[in-house]
Amino acid sequence: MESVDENGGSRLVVTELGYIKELVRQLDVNLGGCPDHCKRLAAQIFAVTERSIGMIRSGHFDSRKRSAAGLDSPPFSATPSPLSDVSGMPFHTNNKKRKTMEKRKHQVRVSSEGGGAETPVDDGHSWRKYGQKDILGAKHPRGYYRCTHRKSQGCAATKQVQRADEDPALFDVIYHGEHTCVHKTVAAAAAMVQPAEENPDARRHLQNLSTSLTVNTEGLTAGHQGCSTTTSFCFSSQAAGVLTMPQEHYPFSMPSTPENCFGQGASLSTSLEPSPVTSDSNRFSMSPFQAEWRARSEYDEVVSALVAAGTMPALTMEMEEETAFSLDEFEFDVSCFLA
DNA sequence: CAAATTTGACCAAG
DNA sequence: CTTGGTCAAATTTG
Repeated sequence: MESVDENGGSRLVVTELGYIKELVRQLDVNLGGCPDHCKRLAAQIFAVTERSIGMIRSGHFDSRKRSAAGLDSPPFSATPSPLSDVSGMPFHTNNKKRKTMEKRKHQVRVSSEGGGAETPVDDGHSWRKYGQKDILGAKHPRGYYRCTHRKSQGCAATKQVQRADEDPALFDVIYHGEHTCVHKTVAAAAAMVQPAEENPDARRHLQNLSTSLTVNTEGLTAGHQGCSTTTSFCFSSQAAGVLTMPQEHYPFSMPSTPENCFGQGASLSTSLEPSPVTSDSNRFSMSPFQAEWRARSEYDEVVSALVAAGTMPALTMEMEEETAFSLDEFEFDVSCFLA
């Protein structure tokens, strides 16, 4: 079957990371402001990070699934312009599918809340269920959701949630369109932030994280998906505005040495120096597993920043240990610590 | 009471 | 015709 988007895989991760970046930015803006909002943003960052990791781990960002269900699975493919479309234009230069929906869509697999709940982890948006359908060949029905603010703000984002056949604790979530809604709480909180109260370190951490969350997936190969896949996964301290800016070129920089890239104590803040390097030769490759570690370290940065800001208590040794090996085991929600 | 969910009907695509 | 996606009335929830 054809995919809706030839370069879907890399775009999805780029988009996800861009989303994380945007969330971090919002969090940065709101540090010292409304705790509830910070909490929500943190939870959102967690959820999106988990999604991204899921894509990377699967080796083919869009999953393997019942093709009969009409779930497009953009293959992991390499194209020259991995970031060319993150700003949201329709991109069907080829007469691929046309279809009624020009909306972008991407699928992610997420775990349920606490491992065995009825619904996937909160992705930070409010959804309203508008339908449910039994799907041919699937054990579980598919739920259809649209943004709660569809009526009030015309937000066209929708998602479909379906419990995985193999593992009831997992859900396949397909997102359609993008949120154009603005959470009232966000706007209100943003307007009331008192920057003077912020912890400078926390702020710096968040800014660092925000500016570094750009990833190049140009090296992804379409043919071999799985553990052997090597992903060019570069962070850039210069390319900003993944979500909103057209990116014609990326001044890639070698963020850090392999040691602090993959080590448990990976420190982003020390790897942000824009190295005077050229583009291609400076990319470093990493396996999905390594990419996961990298993503994990990014997540850790957010947590550290929150801790530093006093927004959440430090993780205990046990918690750290629990999350030290694989993000698959990452069952806790940041919001727990913010309550 | 409003808002959210459930559920059968409806419709477009293939 | 079958199937997946959406609508909207009925029902439930807070």
